[in-house]
Amino acid sequence: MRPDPNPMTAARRIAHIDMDAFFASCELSQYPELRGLPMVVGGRGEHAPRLRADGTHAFSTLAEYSGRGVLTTATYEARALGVHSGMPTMKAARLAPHAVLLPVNFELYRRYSRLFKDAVRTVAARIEDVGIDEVYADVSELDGDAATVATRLRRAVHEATGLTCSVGIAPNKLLAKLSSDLNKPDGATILVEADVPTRVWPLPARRINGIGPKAAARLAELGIETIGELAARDAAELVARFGRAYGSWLHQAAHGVDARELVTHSEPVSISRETTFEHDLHAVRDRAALGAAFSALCERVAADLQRKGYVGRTVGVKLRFDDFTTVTRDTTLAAPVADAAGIRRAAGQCLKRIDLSRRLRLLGVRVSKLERADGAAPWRQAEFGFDPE
DNA sequence: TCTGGGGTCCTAGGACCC
DNA sequence: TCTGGGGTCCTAGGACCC
Repeated sequence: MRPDPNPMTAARRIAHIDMDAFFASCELSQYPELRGLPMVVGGRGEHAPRLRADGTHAFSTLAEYSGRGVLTTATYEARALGVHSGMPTMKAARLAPHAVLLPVNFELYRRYSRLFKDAVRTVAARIEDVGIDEVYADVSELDGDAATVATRLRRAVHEATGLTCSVGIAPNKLLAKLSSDLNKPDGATILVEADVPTRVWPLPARRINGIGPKAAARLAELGIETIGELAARDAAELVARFGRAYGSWLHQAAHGVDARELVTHSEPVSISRETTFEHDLHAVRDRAALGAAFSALCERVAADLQRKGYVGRTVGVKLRFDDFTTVTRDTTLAAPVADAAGIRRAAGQCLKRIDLSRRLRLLGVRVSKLERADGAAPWRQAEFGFDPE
């Protein structure tokens, strides 16, 4: 145990653990014969590997794909061909037609995700879930220097999953997240505050978690490309340009300042389902197909709510038109719902408020203002001050 | 054949209440 | 005739993240 238990004054040490090319790595553990080959994940069921009579698998390639999807992951070999996650699959097919294509298999990834997070928990008890393939862990109180802790984390994850991860250890979440990316894949990076000018400031501003494409473009207009160039600006100037909240956050982030605590428990805010149609649909001409898709979405949201034990008081729809403009409408009910019929009724009222003369590319249904179905009070960290888990 | 799906958080205006 | 200010809820859109 370290001497100072006060979180405000003790030296915090936060680890960010990020699985390497997670979905692709899970797939490689199922199909080791694909190791070393360019491979991407992003297809649908029809691209599942077929078992041949001799016991080997026949795989689809990107050249066989047609549709509107994007890549979910690409192996490092595929990335070398210029494709990356988020890229439209048809575009990737032009760049790497011979890359192996696999459909997404969330059940498999969730299984590996549990193994990964359980392995981290054997090293550090307090963790924050960020997504399926990354967590923060509070390692302030662990024995040993940061490099030793990083090695323990990586070894535990590899032993439990057979997969590699990258680890960053730093005084706060912002710097930990940034540093886990500096030695990827299968590496570790330790960052202390004194390293910020030399190791953080040369990086592009976009690498800060919270600076997205829009903010990066606005910064570039001001001649700010790197984190160091951002750090050199007056807080007052950033506040004037970006508003009080975001401007002062930008200034602090650029200096590596971040006081956020780990969030070790959270309740969902909304549950939604959406689908992009293979071909744009028209509200009148494709009424039957649209109605069927709408009902199916309501049923899936209802099933999700019931499985997770929630009801919701606000029901909404999301539409994306053929020109990619997106609109949402929602309505708050007097009493919460979780059944498909109740959701469909409320969502249908929302649909009536939208001009449907354009063709639709996407339809979504969402339920928010969630409450626990069993009436239990939502778990609140503030009421306890610690995490009983 | 450009642009998935499931989320969170923030902002801003209007309604409504005191 | 003129016209407060704070608080909360609702709604729509947008940025961002994995």
